[in-house]
Amino acid sequence: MTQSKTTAERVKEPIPAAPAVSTINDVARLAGVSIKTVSRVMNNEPNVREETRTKVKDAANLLKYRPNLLARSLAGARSFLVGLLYDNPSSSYVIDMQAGVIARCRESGYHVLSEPQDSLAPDIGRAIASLLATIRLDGVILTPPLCDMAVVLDAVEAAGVPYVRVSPSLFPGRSALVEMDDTLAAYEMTKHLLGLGHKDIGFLRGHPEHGSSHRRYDGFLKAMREGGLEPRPAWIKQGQNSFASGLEAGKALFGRGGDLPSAIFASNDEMAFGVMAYAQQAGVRIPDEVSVVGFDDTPGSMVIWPHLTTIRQPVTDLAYAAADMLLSRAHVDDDAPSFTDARRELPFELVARDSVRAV
Amino acid sequence: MTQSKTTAERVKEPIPAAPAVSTINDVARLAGVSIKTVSRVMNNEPNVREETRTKVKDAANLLKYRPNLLARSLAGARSFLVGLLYDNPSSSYVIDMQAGVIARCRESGYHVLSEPQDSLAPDIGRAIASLLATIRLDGVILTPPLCDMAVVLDAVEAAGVPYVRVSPSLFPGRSALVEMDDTLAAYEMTKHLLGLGHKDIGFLRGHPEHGSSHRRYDGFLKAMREGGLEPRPAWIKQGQNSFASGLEAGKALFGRGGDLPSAIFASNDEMAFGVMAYAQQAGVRIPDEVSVVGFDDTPGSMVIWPHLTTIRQPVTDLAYAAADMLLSRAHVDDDAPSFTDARRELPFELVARDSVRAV
DNA sequence: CTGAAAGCGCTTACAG
DNA sequence: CTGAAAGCGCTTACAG
Repeated sequence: MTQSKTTAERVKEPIPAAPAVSTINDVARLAGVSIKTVSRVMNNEPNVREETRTKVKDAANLLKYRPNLLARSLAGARSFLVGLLYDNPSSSYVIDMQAGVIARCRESGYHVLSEPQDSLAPDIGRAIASLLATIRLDGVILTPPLCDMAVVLDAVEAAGVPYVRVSPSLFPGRSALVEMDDTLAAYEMTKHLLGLGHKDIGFLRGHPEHGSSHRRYDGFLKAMREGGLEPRPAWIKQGQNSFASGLEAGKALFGRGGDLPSAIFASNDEMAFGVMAYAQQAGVRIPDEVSVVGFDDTPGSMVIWPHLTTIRQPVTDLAYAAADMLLSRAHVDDDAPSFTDARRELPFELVARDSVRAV
Repeated sequence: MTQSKTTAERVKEPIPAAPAVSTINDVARLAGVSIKTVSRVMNNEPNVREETRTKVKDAANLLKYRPNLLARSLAGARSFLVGLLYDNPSSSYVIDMQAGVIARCRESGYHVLSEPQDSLAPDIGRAIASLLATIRLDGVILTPPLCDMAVVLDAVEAAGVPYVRVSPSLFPGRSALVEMDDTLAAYEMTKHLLGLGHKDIGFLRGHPEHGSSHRRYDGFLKAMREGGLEPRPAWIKQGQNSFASGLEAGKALFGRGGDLPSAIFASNDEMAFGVMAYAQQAGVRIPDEVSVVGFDDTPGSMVIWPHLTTIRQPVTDLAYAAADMLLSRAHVDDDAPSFTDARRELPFELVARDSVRAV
C-alpha cells in the first residue's frame, strides 16, 4: 500500500478490456482498401500494385497489426500448428527434438503443440484421433516408440494429417521419415576400438523392442567379423537401455573373476553409466583396465568421469529436417519423389573422449 | 509393387478430401435440435432437458463429434491454449515443467504451446508481444530466468494475458506465483550435514545472477551460525552453476594441499558433479574423505557414483500448480485473495543417497 | 427449456 | 489490379 502502485490497487483497476488488438478491418479502413487487399499483402500474394502494398504495410505497422492465427485457421486450409507427439524417457532427447521442430516451424510462422502420449495406454489410438479432430494440425511429427506403433499411424492417417517419422524401425516406406544410420555408427565405433588394439570386446545389447538395438548389434558384429573376430558369448549381455541393466551387466562381467574384456561397447549411454558405476564400485579402473563406450551422447556423458566416448545422434537436426519435410511438402512438383517416399538420412558423429585407451 | 498396397499405389489414390469431420451442424441435424442446444450440451451448461441432453450426446457420439477448438476460440472468449515460455539450459527442468503444465491443462481440455525464448535477445519484449498478438493465449507460464525480466512481464501484462510465474526471484507481488523455499532447503541440507558430525563444510555458490543462489547461500549460513560455526572463507567458492565451475572449485579445494573440508555443499547438482569429477581425478575418495551434496536432483545424480545426496525440487508439481492457478482463476470469489496476490509454496525433499558419510 | 440471428477475423471463390 | 459476398464452426447476446 505504500509503493507507487500496489498489487491491491492494480487489481482494483478495471480489467483492461482485452487491449484493443487491431484487426484486418482496422488496417483496411486506415489504408483505404478492402480487407481482401490487406489479406493479399499480409500473405505476400501477387496482384497488388506496389503503391497499394506500401500503403497497406504502413497502416499495418502503424496499428501493430498481427493476423489472428485462429481466424486464419478457421477460414483457410491451414492451422499453422504442428504437433510433436512423444513418449520418451530421456529429457534431453525430447528437448533437443522439440528445439529442432520449433526452430524450423518458426521460420514459417508455425507454432508447436507438445503432446506427450502414453504409448502403453490401450486407447492411444482414440486419444490421438480425438486430438486431431479437436485441432486441425497441419502436420504431426512422430518419435520412437510412437512412430513404430500401427495404431498410432492408423489414427494419424485416418485423420488425413500429414506426418513425418523420426528414426522409425518398422513399416519402412509407409511415411516420410528422417533417420541416421545406427548400424554404420555401431560399426564405426567398433572399428574405432579395434583400431586401438582392442580384440576382446564385450557388447551390451539394448532393449529388444527397440529396432535400433538390433541395428547397433548388427553393426558391432559386422565390424568384429570383418576383423576376423567372433565375439565371446559370455561378453554379450542383454540390457534394457537402463542404468540398472548396465549395473547388472557390470556385475555379471566384473563380479565373477575370470577373464575381463578389454573394452565394453554399451549400446546406449545409460547402460554405459551403469557399467562404469559398477566398475568403480568393484575397483576396476576405467579406462586403464577396461575401456567403455556408449551411444547417444546424453548430457551425462560429460558429467561422468572419465568422460564417455560415444556416438552423437543429431537429434535436433533430425527434428529440424522432419519439420522441414512437413512444411515444404506442398512445393514438391510432380517429378519429385512423393512425400510419402521422402527420406532423409543425417550423419552421426563419433565423439572420442576419455573412457577409452589403446591397448 | 508386390505388397498388398504399396507406397506408390497409396500415393496415386485421390487425397482423401480432409476426412469429413462432423460439425455442430451435423449433430444438431441428427439430434433434431438447434446448434445452440448442442453447444449447451457440449459445454455442460444448464437449462437443457435431460431427455434432450441424452439425444444430443447420442448424436455426438455417433458422429464422433469433437468441437473444433479454433472455432470455439474465435467465437468465444477462450482459446484453450496456454503458453509455456522458457529459456533454461537444463533439459530435465524444462521437460518436467512441461509435463506438469500439460497434465493440468489436459484436465481442462487445454493444450500447451511450447515457446522457448532467447532471454539474451534485445527484442525479447517485442517477440513476446508479437506472439501474444498472433495467438490469443488464455494464459502464460513464465519460468526462470524469463520470470525475472521486467521487459517480459511488461509485454505479457500489456497484452492483458494472465500469467503465473514459477520460482521468481524478483518483483514479489507483481503476479501470481508458485515456488519452493530455497533458503529452508539449503538450511535443512546443512543441518543434515551438521547432524552427521560435519563441521568443516565448504560451499559452492551458484550463478550470482540467479536469485536462488543467494537464498541457498543464506540458508547455509543460517544453519552454520545456529550451530555456532562460521564458514571458512577459503572453503567458500563462487561458481556459475556449471560442471566446469564445479571442476574449477574442486581444483581450488583439493589441488593445493592444505586442509580439506569434510563436506562440500554445492548449490546445484552440476557443480557437485564437477567437484566429484575432480576429486576422482585427484584421488580424493568420496564420501570416505570428503562428502559432497548437491541441489536439484537432476537425472545425473543417480548416474554418478556414488549417487548424489541432494534436494529434490518439485518441478512437475510446481508446474502443475502454476497451470492450476491459471485455469481455476475464474472461479475465485470476491472474498478470496486476488489472482495477482496468489502464491503457492510447495515442499522440497532432501534425498539422502551415497555421497555423504558420518564423521 | 430452446432457438434464430449476429458475429468472432480471417480466407475462399468469384466477379469485374 | 481490386473488392463484395459468403462462409469456416463455433459462442454470444437476446428473445420467447
